[in-house]
Amino acid sequence: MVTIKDVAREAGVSVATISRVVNGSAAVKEETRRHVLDVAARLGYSPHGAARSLITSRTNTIGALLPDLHGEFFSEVIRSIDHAAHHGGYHLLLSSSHDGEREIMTSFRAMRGRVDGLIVMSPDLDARTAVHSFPDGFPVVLLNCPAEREGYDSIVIANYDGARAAVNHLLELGHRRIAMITGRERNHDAAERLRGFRDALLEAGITADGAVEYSGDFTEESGYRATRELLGARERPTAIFAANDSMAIGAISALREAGVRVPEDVAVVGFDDIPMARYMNPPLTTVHVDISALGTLATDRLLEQIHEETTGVREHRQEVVPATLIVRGSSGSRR
Amino acid sequence: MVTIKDVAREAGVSVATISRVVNGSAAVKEETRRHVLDVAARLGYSPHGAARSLITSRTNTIGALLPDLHGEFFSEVIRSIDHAAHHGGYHLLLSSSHDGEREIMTSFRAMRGRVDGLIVMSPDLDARTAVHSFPDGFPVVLLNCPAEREGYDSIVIANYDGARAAVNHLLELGHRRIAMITGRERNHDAAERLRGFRDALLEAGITADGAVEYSGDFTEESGYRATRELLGARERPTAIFAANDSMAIGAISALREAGVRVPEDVAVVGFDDIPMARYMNPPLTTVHVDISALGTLATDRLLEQIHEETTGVREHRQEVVPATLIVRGSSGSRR
DNA sequence: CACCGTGATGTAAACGATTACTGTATACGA
DNA sequence: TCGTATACAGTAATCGTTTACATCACGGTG
Repeated sequence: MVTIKDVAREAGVSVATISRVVNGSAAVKEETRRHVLDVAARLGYSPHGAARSLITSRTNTIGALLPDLHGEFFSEVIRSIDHAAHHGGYHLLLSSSHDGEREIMTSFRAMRGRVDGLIVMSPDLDARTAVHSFPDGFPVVLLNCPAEREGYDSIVIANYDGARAAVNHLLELGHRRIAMITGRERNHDAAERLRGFRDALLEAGITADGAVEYSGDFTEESGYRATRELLGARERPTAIFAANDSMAIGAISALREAGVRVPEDVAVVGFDDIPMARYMNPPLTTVHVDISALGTLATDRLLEQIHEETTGVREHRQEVVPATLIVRGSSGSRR
Repeated sequence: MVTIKDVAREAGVSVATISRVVNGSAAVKEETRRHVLDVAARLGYSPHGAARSLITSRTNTIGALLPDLHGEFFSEVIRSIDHAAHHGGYHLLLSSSHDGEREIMTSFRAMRGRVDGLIVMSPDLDARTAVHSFPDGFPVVLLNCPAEREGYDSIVIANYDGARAAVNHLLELGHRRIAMITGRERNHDAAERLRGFRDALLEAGITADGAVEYSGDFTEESGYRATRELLGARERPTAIFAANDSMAIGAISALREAGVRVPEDVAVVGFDDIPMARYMNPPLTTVHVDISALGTLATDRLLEQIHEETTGVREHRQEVVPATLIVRGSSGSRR
């Protein structure tokens, strides 16, 4: 590997001059400049990132700690973060597939000194404790973590409102026996969506036996299983609200297999509005979440923090990405 | 930020000892060890990545240079690379949204010293020149770049064979007037798929007026546009082969809008088998590519190279990821 | 002609780790 | 008692940059 010293020797100047030319950080005689550039190009020199960030303590990189997410949602988040980062002149260091506090901290250690800030997405509730152990003043944005007033910027989805809108839609269509396929208990999104489901039904005066809950884990498979179970129940619900689209898709497969018509016999509503939703048959009624806004927002907040030169204490904001009901075919018409 | 020196001072030992404890690189008295660990934890110390990789010249990170790809394909590639990297104990530094030689080189410069190796995906044909300018011996794997015997490991999709299979399928169904919606000319995948299309028709003795080509750019939108154009043609084709699924989806939209039935009036075949394909209505006949195998393979090859301690000259291999026809509803039955 | 500001360059000290080398105490055998 | 092997721990060089400071030549000024 050719270093700045090699270029300096070859060009017959000092390393300082090379650095100045490469960074344009100070005046260098035009003639020298050109010569240095020549030599550098000829030798194929490019500055060593690690060395540079060691001295400047800037990496021009942001890190993202993500759980291993289900399909399209995950991808879309990564992509939007990457886009926003790229746009701001930053690279993206990725670390996915971890749940739980310990793994987040391990990943954080591995990223220390390699990133200028971190986006942490961990719907599982214990992420907060992990983040608390980060050094003070380290730029962090929490994605989809319940962050309340804890001193971090955070971005959350309007899960509760979205779920209520979905359930209210079913109620308006005349459904009185509605099942929900939930996500995992410890998952923040799942918990909020469940809360919305319960509250909406409660307000409508629907009692426990009209509001059945089946547990899933956000995978298509689990939606399928839950629905099979549900089909065996004594009093079959007339509508299913799945905590995400993948499970809704699984549910529809199970229904179709059992010869149950969607939406005539059973209405189905999902959550997320993944791209596939509108291409399904019937097209899936779901709650639209602007996933890429999520990533973009998080990245922008993070870059703000990074650029803020530690200007004392900043108030931390929580931003909410709206979730809006999209009515398509799978919920049917008024019964 | 607390450094190794702070810990050393606080613990009353030298920095060497701290390093030894943290890395377990040499014997340290158990008592000292525990004490150091205590202090380190109390101070919240974690080693500085850049400093570490400066001296060890290892980063435990691989880089990926990707074009801004269309939808699900891109996402799936990233995810599989990330998974494989994570599995091998590596992080992933991402840099997307660049086409062309210049941008690849810029990105490479930015990554120099931050990664131990690079996966370069650039279907656009000029990527090779860029890669050539990388320093000798720098671990690189080319993804979907035509790499022939040029001294790089590379992974490619069996585009040609896949396209032939798709077209032959249409021929067997009795179609004699087949249109292809192509990708951009300079795109390697697109070019190969087009070649397969042409050869298959040629072999079947179909002449130019039975083999029409419309140009697209891999977006749904372009598939839609091309199909509108096609519908206006004098002799309408009875089948459409789109160079990827997104365009096939666009094509189906256009057909449906025009009241043309799929597959009864016009058969449609795509390429890629993105997750959505099987959920469409009718389900899309397409050429399945195991995208995640693509990423996994590339990552594994790269890690091999990295771990190979520069054991002299290694022969470079090109691996081909198979592309297999999946017949679903959109191609219909024999006419 | 002495002085000094200025512009271009060089020198060397960081940055935060790792590690070869050097030391020092202790144990053990002769 | 001495020599020496062993087990720990410290010193300092090193990685490739950036940058404060020093140096130096030159030209203008009084």
